[in-house]
Amino acid sequence: MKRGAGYNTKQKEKLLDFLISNKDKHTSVQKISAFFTSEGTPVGVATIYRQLDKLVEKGLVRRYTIDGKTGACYQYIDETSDCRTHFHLKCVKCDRLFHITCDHLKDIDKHINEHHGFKVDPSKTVFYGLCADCQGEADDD
Amino acid sequence: MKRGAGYNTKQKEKLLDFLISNKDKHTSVQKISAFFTSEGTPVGVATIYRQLDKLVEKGLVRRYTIDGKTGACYQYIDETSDCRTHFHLKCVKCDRLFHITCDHLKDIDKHINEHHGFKVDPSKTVFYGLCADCQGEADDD
DNA sequence: TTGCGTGCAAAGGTTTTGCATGGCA
DNA sequence: TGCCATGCAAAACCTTTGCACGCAA
Repeated sequence: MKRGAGYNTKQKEKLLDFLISNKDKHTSVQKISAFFTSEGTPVGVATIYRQLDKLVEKGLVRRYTIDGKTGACYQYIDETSDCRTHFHLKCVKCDRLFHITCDHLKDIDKHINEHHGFKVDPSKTVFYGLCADCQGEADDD
Repeated sequence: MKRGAGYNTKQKEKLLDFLISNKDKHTSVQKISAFFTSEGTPVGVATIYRQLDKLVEKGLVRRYTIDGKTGACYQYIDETSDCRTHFHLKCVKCDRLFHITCDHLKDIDKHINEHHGFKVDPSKTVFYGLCADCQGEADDD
């Protein structure tokens, strides 16, 4: 499999840049589009979708939806921190993603595997709930 | 807030029936539509979407997507087994959903809450991975 | 120069909405 | 009878695709 990844274009670099600087929260295609436009360098949505697809395939970006609703969300996956050996916590309120590396959590993996015969893939598993900040606030919608 | 939930119609009952009998795997709107048609009682998709929306709001059904791709999936949540106090394992290969009630897993909840200040919502959290059956099989794809 | 990346616009699919009608309570 | 549910079809959205041109290597 070729790793060449083609040419480097401004759009491509800028997109990755944007994703990285927003890696602690998710992004949507329209947000990305708005970002490019606000920078004075509009980019067609087709390009965004195509690049995003490639990034997802390369494993650099995660794609998912909130509550299964229409409109995909994208989030950069940090390569340097090993997302394959730890879990993620996603706050349903502020949408921030927390990476948790903790021996106790690794133990979960082992427990489920040994006691329930199920091999968990931490990189795909996300705990949903409320982060410390959002627990304190009023829980309006 | 009224709990009346409106009237009982044949379509509504039949939809819930179908969801329940397929509770171990996910369903899509088009599958539901096809089911109604095959039964000789076609139902408009609008009705399906509207009913599904209500069921999701009532917490009887979970809505999500596979890999964030277009087309939502729906799955019935069993009321009798308390899904708010246990976790779920979803096999990424055969799409079956497993309910796990285990004290050790409840402990995870507590641990994350106490050590990481994050309040996990088990009913929204799903572990992704491979079930016992699928681990044995060849892992193509 | 070659071939991938991009833009634009049309196409394809999914989900939502408006309005009149039908059925449950 | 009153109101919710349904059907149908149009509309609104999101995402993909085809084709010609621009740009990186």
